[in-house]
Amino acid sequence: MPPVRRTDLEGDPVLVAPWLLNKVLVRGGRAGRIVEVEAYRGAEDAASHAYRGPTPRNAVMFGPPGHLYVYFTYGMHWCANLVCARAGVARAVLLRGGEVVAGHELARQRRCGGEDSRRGDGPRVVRDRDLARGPARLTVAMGINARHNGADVTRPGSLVRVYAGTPVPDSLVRAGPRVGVSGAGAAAPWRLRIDGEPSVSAFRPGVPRRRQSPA
DNA sequence: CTTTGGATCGTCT
DNA sequence: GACGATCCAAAGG
Repeated sequence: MPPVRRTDLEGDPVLVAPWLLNKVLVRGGRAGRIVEVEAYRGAEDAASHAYRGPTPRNAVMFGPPGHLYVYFTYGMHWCANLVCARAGVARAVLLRGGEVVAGHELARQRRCGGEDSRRGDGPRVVRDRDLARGPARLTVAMGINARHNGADVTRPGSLVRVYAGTPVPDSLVRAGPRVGVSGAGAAAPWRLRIDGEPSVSAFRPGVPRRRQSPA
């Protein structure tokens, strides 16, 4: 399997996202087949971390395509994106779910809390399909964290790589609203997944993230 | 199967 | 100071 090329990754994230489905993410002896992604359009997308311009956190997104943008959220989770626009333009695809296809033992150890697990407690038991189901689960299972922010995924020898996989026919790609996105852009069908995959997170139609304001 | 509350801290206003 | 591009366990149907 050849690695993906930088030119493959450069483009409108709404088009790069479905292209990424079935690609294989490789990191530290583990491999995960990507089954769910979300497109973020930077300056043209109120839901994007880059919407309000560059900051120290989102700096990688403003760099060249093919690099990993890793961010920390909810006080405990890491999520990983692939940058897909030329330097100066911030666009990216969030990796939302994958099927672990190699390195199950290590992935399970990270997720469930083996001797060398993440701090805190993971789930007691997980099915294989749940190892990398969800953006933060995927990073834990694959061992991706802050050190991998900026990693060049197209470079052989990089800590994190992405390899070509069987292209997914359009008829098997499903689109829906992005998860956890409210306000402008909430309705955009930029969450893309492979139909019928057990490792895609539960489909939720437009989710108004409710938070009650005082009366 | 679904709903609910809690954990927890970097980032930006 | 407020709020997440989330996950988990527990409880209810």
